[in-house]
Amino acid sequence: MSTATVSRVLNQTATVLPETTERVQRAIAELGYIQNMTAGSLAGARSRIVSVLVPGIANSIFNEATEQLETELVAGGDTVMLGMTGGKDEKMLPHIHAALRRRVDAIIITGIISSPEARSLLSRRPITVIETWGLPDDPIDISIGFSHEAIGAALAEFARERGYRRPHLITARGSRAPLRRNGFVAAWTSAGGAPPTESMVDIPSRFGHARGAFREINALDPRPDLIVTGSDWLAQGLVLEARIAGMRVPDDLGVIGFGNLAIAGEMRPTITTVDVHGAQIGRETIKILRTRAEGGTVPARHIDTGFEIIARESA
Amino acid sequence: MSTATVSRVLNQTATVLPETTERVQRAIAELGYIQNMTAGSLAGARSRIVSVLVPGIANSIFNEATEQLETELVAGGDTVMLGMTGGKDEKMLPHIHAALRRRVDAIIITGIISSPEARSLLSRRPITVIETWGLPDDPIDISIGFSHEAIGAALAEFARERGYRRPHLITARGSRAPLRRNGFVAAWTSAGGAPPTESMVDIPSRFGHARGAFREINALDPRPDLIVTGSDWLAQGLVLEARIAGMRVPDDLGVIGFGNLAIAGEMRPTITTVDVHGAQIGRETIKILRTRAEGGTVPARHIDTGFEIIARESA
DNA sequence: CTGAAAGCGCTTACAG
DNA sequence: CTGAAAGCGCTTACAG
Repeated sequence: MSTATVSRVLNQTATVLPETTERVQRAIAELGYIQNMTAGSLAGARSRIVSVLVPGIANSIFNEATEQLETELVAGGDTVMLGMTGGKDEKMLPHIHAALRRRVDAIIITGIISSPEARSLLSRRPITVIETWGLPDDPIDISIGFSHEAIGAALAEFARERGYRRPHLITARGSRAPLRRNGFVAAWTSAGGAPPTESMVDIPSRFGHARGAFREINALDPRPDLIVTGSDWLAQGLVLEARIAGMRVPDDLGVIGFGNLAIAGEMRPTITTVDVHGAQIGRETIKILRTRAEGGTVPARHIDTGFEIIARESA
Repeated sequence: MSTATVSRVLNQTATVLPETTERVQRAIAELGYIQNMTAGSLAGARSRIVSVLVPGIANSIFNEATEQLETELVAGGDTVMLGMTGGKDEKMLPHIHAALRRRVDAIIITGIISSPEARSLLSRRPITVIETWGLPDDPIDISIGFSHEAIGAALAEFARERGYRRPHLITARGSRAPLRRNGFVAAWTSAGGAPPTESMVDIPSRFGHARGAFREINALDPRPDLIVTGSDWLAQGLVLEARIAGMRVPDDLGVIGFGNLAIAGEMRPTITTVDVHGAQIGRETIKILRTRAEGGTVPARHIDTGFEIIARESA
């Protein structure tokens, strides 16, 4: 029973006689032996570590999807190394360095890697880099997600169809929300609408922003008849503020969220929002990792998982 | 310039002449060299990997604290390996095995490790194990947190002082919420109160549970005058349901949350809740890790970070 | 202060 | 199908 044989049964990397396998397993059980994956990472071709980079986990509309992705990765035997970027480009580079120091097999980021240093660092290495929840023109490696511009345009169309006249956009100061904003404004104005009124909030787009944002919007003359937000939480807060101000949602004011979190369907009234197929993004991500791990080639660089406007009571 | 010298400047583990240091740094920059921490983990005494185990990140009242802890760890040079237990004991063991396979320096868990296999696995190894957000009688190594029973008792006292007569407890089916429930019931009844009415919800205690829970409570006769919940989200939902039912909070019905998340202070009305000093738990955790890393001994096995009832508008 | 060398615990051709 | 051996890239006594 050499270490090579033990390695082979543990990793199922070659055929081992059933009786040998059993002997190895018995020994493992008796000794309470626990495989050292750090040594395995060093000796083998793969580290089996995956870096997952998210803006954050408090008030992040990605949470439900991130939780599912991480569970899936762990179940598949990978170690996930979590990093929080705060949605800020400058905080991304240190995390990428950290991932590289651990020789991760892949980096999965919620968002886009825009820093030039980071891009060149990654592009010259054989690492799988998956940029999710967006579809940048030139992903480093693979991008899986949806077009923020297309969502903006679809929301403009939705607003027009529902007869709204004065939409107000609340945009988070980040890299992606402005893309939706641009898509909305372009589609809305080109369909003959007057430029929407707008306001900005800090990222992430939170429940707590509602109070200030509502006050600002309520003071507008003429008053908007629809608010398009960047998260279901903010939408939730606005619905509440509107009710407190004595307005009916959606009759006096429509509110649209983003993300289709569970609360969107549970709020009173239920919140009209955009589902971006987070679970599917996760599944596609896993699929690519598996394909690459088995030595396969991934054909497409862009995987558009689409989106859907979930029309509920709030707009 | 041997690899030993490079190691010494990179880890600042011995004094190196300034000029040598500079030569090493120049070479690193020129070559674009990136340290391999996996090899470092194998060769050195510490892996510099910390396992962080949480119930989940979607709808978890630990999120704000977890985010902060993870940021702190990464800033200190550690790699954090995230695992989600779903709050279920049986899902804990695989994560602990995974952590052991990576030879982590420490396991930080939000909750308690109750599985006997897990306990014996960990206790015979020189790993720092920190059980947080609770104070179990016999922690494996260190526990940092607060007494759930004491919180329950304090809430009962709070309810009594405020003149509530018919509290209703909503308890999540988990390992910790029942401890608070027990603390409340014991203190309440021993102060002469009639046993509270009760209901259960699935874990985690979410916004979405509010509708069903409220309906149930509203049908009670006599109707409770206070609802004590297990999360600010559930409290948020109940406040909303009460308003929809035409009740005034807190005049007709008091509502108490748990966790003191940002939304508790932002909700209308603001939510009375329990702050469990999550940031302090994180700081104490980091402190212990640092102490151990420097070879120091940690005196206490239990660190009580206390809690505070934050009295706001909802109760 | 710096270098040569052993060793960390695996994986993976290479033989047999 | 299984084993002996080299090698992954570091860290750490040990010399000097």
